[in-house]
Amino acid sequence: MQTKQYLRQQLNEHGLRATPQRLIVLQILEQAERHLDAETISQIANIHDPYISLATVYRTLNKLKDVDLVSQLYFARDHKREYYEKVDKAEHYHFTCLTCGKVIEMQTKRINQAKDELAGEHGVAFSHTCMCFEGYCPDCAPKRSDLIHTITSQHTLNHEH
Amino acid sequence: MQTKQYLRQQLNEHGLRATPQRLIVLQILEQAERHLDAETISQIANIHDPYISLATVYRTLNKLKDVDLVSQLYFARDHKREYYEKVDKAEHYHFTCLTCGKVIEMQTKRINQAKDELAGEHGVAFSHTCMCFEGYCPDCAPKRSDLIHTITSQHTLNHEH
DNA sequence: TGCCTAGTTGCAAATCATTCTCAACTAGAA
DNA sequence: TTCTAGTTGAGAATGATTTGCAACTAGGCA
Repeated sequence: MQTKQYLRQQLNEHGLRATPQRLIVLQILEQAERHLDAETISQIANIHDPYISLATVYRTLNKLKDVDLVSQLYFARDHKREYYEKVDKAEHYHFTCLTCGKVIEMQTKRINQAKDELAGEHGVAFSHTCMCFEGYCPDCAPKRSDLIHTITSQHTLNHEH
Repeated sequence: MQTKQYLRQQLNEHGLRATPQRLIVLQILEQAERHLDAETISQIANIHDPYISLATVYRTLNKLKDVDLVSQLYFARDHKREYYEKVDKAEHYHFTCLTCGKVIEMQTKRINQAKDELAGEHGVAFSHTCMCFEGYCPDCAPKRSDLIHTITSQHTLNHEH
């Protein structure tokens, strides 16, 4: 549980005014156990203060993005809606199951390896990467026969082709 | 240059009716030298037939996506607008320069390696991956001192920090 | 400690890529 | 040639996000 003072400090250190609205939004993101979209953040914020407008939530999220306190991400198959998370977690990527909608967070060093190599190869400097995976989770994949070849390497099923 | 018959065949083989509108859209994508958005495809299509509506272009693109003749992608910083390309190219990823807007296509095996590993690790089956990079291209990166650390590994500049 | 102003807010309206509705049309199987 | 499920054009609808504007306020400065 973060004290209000801690939240205020985070904002000030990044050159943002610590308004009550921003403190609430930041606290929601600190305490979030899953990825939230602006609408949901707005609803939670309204429990604390029913007068925080959705527009302010959006403006706050954009400010927090600008100063890298928060990162914005998309989930596969729903690229219209943005989700947000606090950026103090380890590097990770998101996999969404097309059947049940579950989101699995995955970690790997290969992506950054790839970026390092590509940066060298092309002489570019990366600043941000957007990546999301979609497919079928262990519970849902076996039900899809057309994908069996993809999961057999895992489960050593008998199959032809 | 594809014959109309060839285009028609591609559509029929994928279970799609070969309407004049679809033939035009498919041909535009075949001949495209860069990534096009629906609006641009519609404008080009209207040169061939001024009565093709934007809605039909969208519907056609969605059909082509469904049957994997075309892939849809996003460029960094503009996740609002979708771009399309024919899917006969080798696996590649897109890097967009934040300064000049140039798009660089990059190839690497590491991403698929990562996916293979993650598929094994989590027992999932991947069906689609969305990925885009953003940063600064070789022409623009040197102008940004805050990114020098990222490019020194390439250019062995002297620098402190 | 109060003042001042650049930065913020709430509200409602605007934006804008994409999708949908529906009546008229048509590709292609029979 | 006929028939019908699939397709089209036009315009309206959708819906997440942004914006204009007038009222408010955080926080630096006197």
